[in-house]
Amino acid sequence: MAQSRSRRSEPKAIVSDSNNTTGTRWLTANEQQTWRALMLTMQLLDGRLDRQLQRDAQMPHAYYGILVGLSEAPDNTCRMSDLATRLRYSQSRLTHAVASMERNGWVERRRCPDDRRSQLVTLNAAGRDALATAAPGHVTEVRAAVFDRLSSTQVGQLREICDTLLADLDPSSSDE
Amino acid sequence: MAQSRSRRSEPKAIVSDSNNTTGTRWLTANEQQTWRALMLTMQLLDGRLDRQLQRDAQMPHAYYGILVGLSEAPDNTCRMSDLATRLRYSQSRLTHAVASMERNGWVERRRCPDDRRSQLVTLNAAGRDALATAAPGHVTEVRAAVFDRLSSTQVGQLREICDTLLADLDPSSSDE
DNA sequence: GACCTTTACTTGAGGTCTCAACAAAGTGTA
DNA sequence: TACACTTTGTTGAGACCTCAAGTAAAGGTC
Repeated sequence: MAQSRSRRSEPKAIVSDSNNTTGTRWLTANEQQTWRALMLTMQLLDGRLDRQLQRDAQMPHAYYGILVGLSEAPDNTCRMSDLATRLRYSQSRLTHAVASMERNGWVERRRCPDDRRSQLVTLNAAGRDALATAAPGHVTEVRAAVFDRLSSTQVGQLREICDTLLADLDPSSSDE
Repeated sequence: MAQSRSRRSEPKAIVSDSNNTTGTRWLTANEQQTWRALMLTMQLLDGRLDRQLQRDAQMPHAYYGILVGLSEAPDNTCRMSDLATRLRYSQSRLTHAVASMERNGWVERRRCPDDRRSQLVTLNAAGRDALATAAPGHVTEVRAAVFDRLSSTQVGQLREICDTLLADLDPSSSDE
């Protein structure tokens, strides 16, 4: 079954660099197949989660992450930059997103008394409601798309693989 | 090393649904950790590839995929819908993207003689150049971020995991 | 041939994101 | 105190994407 995929016709070389003038270490056929499978998986998984949340809860996946982040913070409150750091969002992205979520009535902002540069964002009752409404459908989708399909061995392997990649991808992975 | 991550403090329950009135099968602690690691990996990996291509080749990752797709087509030419199907892009997305790439001078379009509804897109010399220029840096990034970090066992596991997920995520995975 | 449905593609509006430029407050140093 | 530097956050422009609505051609079916 996974076999059928390996029997696909080989993609031709991406670029004509037959004498490798650039000195690039190109991907092997096996790596290339894995890479394409990974990119496709990421693209389709992301699209599916986004579409489910947009359809059933009127929010993009990124906003769901913000709701979760706030719901786990003490007092449901967090400084903008702390939230951005935890979620690995750019400050600009978070500013735009929180502004939009404030318009939806899910969060509130106020100046931080200790440091007047900072803003404190708080998840309010409507926001908690929105999260509570969105969560079951989202988790069901995650189960259906991922955890119900993988053996527990595979889940363990996936975890190891992600942790390995994150050691390099995530600058703050060492100090948490 | 991957250990340090497992010792992080447990995230609290996402929603207050203690008697599980929704009947949702929530994620176990282990699944939740894996899920967060996976989401973070996807987010950071995608951002890194996109940033590298934007910086070094003035194109988003999605356009690179289109260039590759065309470069592998006979005559460097493909019908819009065939290309969209192969890349799993929506037709609308592809229309917008190809329009933009045409403005860059990388591709050309003409009516399909057989079926006057269709458009044929062709990768021209400038497009092949753009791809040849972009490819080494991109592949180097892919190696640095992924294949140089994983053991060959892990690459095999990752391939299996993706193929398993794609069987469900990708409607056309069975018939290729 | 007239009609209905399907397929192929485009369009434009609206939303989210990135990037660069900015403002304002804190910190350090002489 | 004055100055430079850093941190925090916002803004607006522009790019990309989605979605819904449209046009136009092709393929049945009667």
